[in-house]
Amino acid sequence: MEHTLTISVQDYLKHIYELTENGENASTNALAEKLDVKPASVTVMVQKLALSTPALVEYQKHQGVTLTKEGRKAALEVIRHHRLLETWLVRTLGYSWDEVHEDAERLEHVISEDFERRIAAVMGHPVRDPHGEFIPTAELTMPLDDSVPLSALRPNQTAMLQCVRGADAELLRHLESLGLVPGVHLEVLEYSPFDHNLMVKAGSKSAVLGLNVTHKIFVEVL
Amino acid sequence: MEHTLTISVQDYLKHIYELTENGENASTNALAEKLDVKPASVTVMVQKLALSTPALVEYQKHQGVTLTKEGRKAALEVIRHHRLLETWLVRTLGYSWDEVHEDAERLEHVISEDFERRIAAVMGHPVRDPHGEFIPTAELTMPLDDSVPLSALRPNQTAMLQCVRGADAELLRHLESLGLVPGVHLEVLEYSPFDHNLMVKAGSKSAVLGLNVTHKIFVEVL
DNA sequence: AATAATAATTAGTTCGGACTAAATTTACCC
DNA sequence: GGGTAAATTTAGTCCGAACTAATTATTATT
Ligand SMILES: [Mn+2]
Ligand SMILES: [Mn+2]
Ligand SMILES: [Mn+2]
Ligand SMILES: [Mn+2]
Repeated sequence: MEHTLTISVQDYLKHIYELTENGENASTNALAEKLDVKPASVTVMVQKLALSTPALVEYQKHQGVTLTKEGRKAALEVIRHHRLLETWLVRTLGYSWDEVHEDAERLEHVISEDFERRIAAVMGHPVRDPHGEFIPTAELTMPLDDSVPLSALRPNQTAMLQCVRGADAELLRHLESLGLVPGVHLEVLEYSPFDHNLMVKAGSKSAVLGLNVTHKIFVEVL
Repeated sequence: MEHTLTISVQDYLKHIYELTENGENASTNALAEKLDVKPASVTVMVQKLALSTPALVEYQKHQGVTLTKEGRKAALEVIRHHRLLETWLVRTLGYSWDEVHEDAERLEHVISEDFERRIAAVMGHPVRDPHGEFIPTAELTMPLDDSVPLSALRPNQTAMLQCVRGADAELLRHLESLGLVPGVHLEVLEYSPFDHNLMVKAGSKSAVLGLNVTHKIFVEVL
């Protein structure tokens, strides 16, 4: 274990991880968008990360980046911090799932490994964060995720909601008000083929959700 | 409220506060020492802080610095964070008093006001940190401290230990092993006028302490 | 009061990480 | 296959905050 990576580098790696989860390379523009930084800045940083020893990303001009083994470990470390922190803010300080992100975003870079171990232990080594996302293990491996986006379901299918990914605070509050939280059982009632809206029922409530929403919700089909 | 002081600035202000508690100005060299930075860097930073609007320090060449009202508030905010965090790491995550400093040192700069309120509330608004130091109030005032250094006591005086200030981890562990922790009652048994050693008894244990140690321990005389 | 020692300041560099503006690829379309 | 639009990269600048080396002030000593 070499250098302690800067906060900036940690954030780059984390977002590259997220953008490459689908198997594709992370593009300069997408990365710039996520990091709230100009594309020119991304290019420069990504070149540095590719040239560092050990290299943290694989990069060739105009082709975007992927993480190397080292880069991936570093990313998972940050993501583990982030998700453990979110879990712990919710469980012990009464944050709600729409309030935790910002604080975790800054804390993730400054907690020690000791702190990480302690909160993990105090919480009994949780497997998922408040949004239902897997928390990377202490050994920095990511559990295999076999959930599918809600947008893939059709009427009469039932499923259990596993996680909500990439939703802002407002959407999270809305989903909660509909009972659409991790663990809930839901049923698809209707599908509109033209706009891809789904009518979904959870508990006593039901609502029509657009593709915008249904592709941020991941479920396990029952 | 032009918050968003950099971490560096926050650390400067905190250490200036501590160096000026005795009423004196903080010297360039003393600050450099505390901040683990070269004196030249301190001079430059201190000039910037004096020139900013609002000014955070009062400075004139070769005379050292003091905090302005604004600088003092900012310093107390950081110190409140630090001490609340220490308290909370000890109470909820099982840190011991010699382990908390480093983590609190980094976390103090990144927690939100919301986070601060939450941990304060969860702990019932503690007044002192694990070392017995006063925690600045939410309104950023510092309680009046009427304790005196243990070094000022003489044989047959008894006192209650209030706080240990400026001790490193090793000394803290040593003091704990002697039962010298906040709240304990102690008695001075002997005094050596030449080296200023004190023989001190707390509970069943007693030990001879040098000036080095006795001026880091603050007590209330009974 | 002159000088030596110590403290503090200035000047000039460096480094990380952002930015803008300009140049260059790549992608798409007719 | 040329021509434009979009994506990306390069070049040059800036800012905060540190550093070293050189200079100046303050203080202590004789
Ligand atoms: Mn972050
Ligand atoms: Mn999450
Ligand atoms: Mn600090
Ligand atoms: Mn303390």
